Amino acid sequence: MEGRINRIKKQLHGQKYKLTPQREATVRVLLENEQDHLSAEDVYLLVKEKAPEIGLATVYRTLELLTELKIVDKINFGDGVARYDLRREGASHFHHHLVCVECGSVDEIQEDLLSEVEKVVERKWHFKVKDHRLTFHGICHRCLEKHEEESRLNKEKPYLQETEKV
Amino acid sequence: MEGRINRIKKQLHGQKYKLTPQREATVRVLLENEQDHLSAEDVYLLVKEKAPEIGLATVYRTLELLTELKIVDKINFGDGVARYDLRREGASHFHHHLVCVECGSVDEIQEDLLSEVEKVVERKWHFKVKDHRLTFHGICHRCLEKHEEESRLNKEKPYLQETEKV
DNA sequence: TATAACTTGAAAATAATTATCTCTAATTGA
DNA sequence: TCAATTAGAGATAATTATTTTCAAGTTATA
Repeated sequence: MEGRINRIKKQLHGQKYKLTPQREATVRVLLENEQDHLSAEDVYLLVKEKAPEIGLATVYRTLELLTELKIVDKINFGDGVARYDLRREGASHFHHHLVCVECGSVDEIQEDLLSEVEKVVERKWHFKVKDHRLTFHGICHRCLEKHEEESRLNKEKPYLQETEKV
Repeated sequence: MEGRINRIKKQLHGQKYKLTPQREATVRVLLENEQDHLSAEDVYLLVKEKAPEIGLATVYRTLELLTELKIVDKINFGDGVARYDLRREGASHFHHHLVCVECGSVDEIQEDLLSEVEKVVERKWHFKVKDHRLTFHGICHRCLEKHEEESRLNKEKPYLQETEKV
């Protein structure tokens, strides 16, 4: 983790920015919650635990700065708030998301699924791809298992599988 | 166009909603601007031309209703406003977008590029895909052509191709 | 026609984000 | 070393998109 912070520090310095205590606290929160997709407000509340005097505006400014430097990605799942997601080190492409429409969970896919698709887009539409955003909406494995469990218990009413319809 | 409106009318009736004059005017605006990605405000201004007494809240309500019925898709390109996009009739999947980072244009891809990828996701992550969102960020064919044009004019300084870097 | 269920427009309310303003601490140049 | 400059900070006001409230229609149907 320290190494990672140091590399981020260097990235900031390279652009004439400083890693102030507030910025460092914010980055630490992001690192400690790497699997989550925190909103600015979420980050603010978590940072406040280690640096109670920080202001919400500072968190917004820091997140904006980190987005600009491509250290984090700002994403939007359509729920009205921007979420911030640490970019994996060395990741050339943006990772993908699986949003569950039942429980609201967001899982990540690190694999690159789109290299073939991108080639098609570049060739066919003459569009130079720099980045992509791919999100699947559907039912996550946890909810699917729950459904299986339920239908096992209710085997006498198998016609109640509303959620399994396509 | 009339046929399409009638089918939408039926879809509404099927869910106990009415196609009021305000709703019809809104749908007409969406049909007439099918290639665009209008924000609620954009729609409001266009609807006002044919129904000046309409209120912004009604436009929001109508767009929400149409989204619920999957007649339009609500999309977000990260510029702070939600945009609304008429779903093609009979389209099982959401179409894709090409966002140009230089000129801001948004083009659409109707082709289904993801059927293979979706199979992988369902198998490997045990996730039942219901819908997807795929957006490429990059340079559109118009801007690429402009660059080619410029570099033809400035052949003496070929090292100035900043924007061509990957 | 009466009644209930929907819809609407205007305005107020809300929520996320950004801008402004002043203050402080760090950096620089003499 | 010390004044001058500046980046970054916190507090708060302002903005902007969107939603809700509410009183007043409108429509369908009993």
